[in-house]
Amino acid sequence: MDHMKKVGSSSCNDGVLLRMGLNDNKAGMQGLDKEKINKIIMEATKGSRFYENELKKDQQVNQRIEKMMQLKEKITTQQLLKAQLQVDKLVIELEQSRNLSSTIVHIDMDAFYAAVEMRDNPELKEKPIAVGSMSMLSTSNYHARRFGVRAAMPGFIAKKLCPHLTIVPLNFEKYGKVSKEVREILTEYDPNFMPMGLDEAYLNITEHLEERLNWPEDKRRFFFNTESATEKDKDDINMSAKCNEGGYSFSPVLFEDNTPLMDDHPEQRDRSVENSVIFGTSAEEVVKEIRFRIEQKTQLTASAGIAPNTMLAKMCSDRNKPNGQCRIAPERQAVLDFLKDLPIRKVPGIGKVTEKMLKALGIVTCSELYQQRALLSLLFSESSWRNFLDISLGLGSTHLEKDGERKSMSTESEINTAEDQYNLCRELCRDLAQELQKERLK
DNA sequence: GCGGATCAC
DNA sequence: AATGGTGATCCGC
Repeated sequence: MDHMKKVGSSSCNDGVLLRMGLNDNKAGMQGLDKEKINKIIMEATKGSRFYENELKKDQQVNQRIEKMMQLKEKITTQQLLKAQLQVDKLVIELEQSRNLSSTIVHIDMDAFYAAVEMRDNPELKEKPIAVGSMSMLSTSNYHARRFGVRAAMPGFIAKKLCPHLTIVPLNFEKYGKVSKEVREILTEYDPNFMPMGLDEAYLNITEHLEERLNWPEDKRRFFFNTESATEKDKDDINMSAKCNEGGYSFSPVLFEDNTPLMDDHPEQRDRSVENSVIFGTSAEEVVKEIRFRIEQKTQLTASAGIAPNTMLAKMCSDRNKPNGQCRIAPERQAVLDFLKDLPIRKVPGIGKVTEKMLKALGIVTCSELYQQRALLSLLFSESSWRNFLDISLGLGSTHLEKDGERKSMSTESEINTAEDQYNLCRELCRDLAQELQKERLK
């Protein structure tokens, strides 16, 4: 069979659509009229400089694919078998070093910029809106996504898809302020949490979970912010606006342990037991608590993923978006079940180009990525195919690297401070504990 | 090393 | 009329 020319022939239209057309693999974009949307996008884009440039880039990708397919043709059964043996040896090693002992959380604010703008201007609440300019949109609310309007789309095209779209200009100062409020909560669960931009973060809550087991209920009790409007009955705009300003100063106090609260603020009396929730000690409960506190403090919702490593946690947080959460249990089989039919495009690090290259090899899902591991080891660079292998096994970082910390630690000259020695010892102990745990599980 | 490509926010 | 700005990483030269 000769598939070589198939790539070339699809380059005239299909390929460009893949590059410029609608990406519906994001939250809130299922089941819309893709044909119609793509037609509008193509009409607006054809003939532009941008279009010519995209065409050129697409052809470069096609050339890469063609080169890869030629390489593939030359591979003998013998080579493939040998590669299979080598890769499978590595698989066993990787499998042995699989570490399921960390609990990693990925927090993702829902349609962040758009949600902030809607919160601060309730007139926008029922409308399709996007944040950005006529040239470029940063994000859109879920209403607008029904029209195919999404992040990274120019506003003038979005207007064609959705003539009633309201475009709100960016206000980074405001988003930064809200982001800071969220981070104040996150840092309580992991002081080393890792922010990714303004609206996302990874947390390692392994330690928090241990400590939390001994906590009394009162330390896990949180109060509804009765002054702030909740989703359902948010009629009073002034009220919520006022709470915005005021909430900033009183929120932190709310959660402090031993402060006498009621005295100088009589209106806080409604912080009685019936206005509170107690969260449990499991990872799910911790994340529910985090999301609850974020919403009480900012009136914005977040989605979250819980998993044994960052890659899985990130994909998990996407699953029940918006305003949902999802957990992958720390078991090998649970990880593999999650990956089974997952399209590789959902994996962080796999973008449009890699997706297209792998598709040319008949690989769309993570299972297929695993199936073709031997072939991939012959067609891609070492770091690439090893990354593919990690992905298909569900392996990823189990700790959050603090920027630079690793590097300075490994240089001998810097290993002298007491703090470094302490940290090093701490890490060694943790590694040892993990080893022991693995031994016991055998 | 450096520039180009890819990817993510 | 109009299709981001930036940083990180990897690859090939």
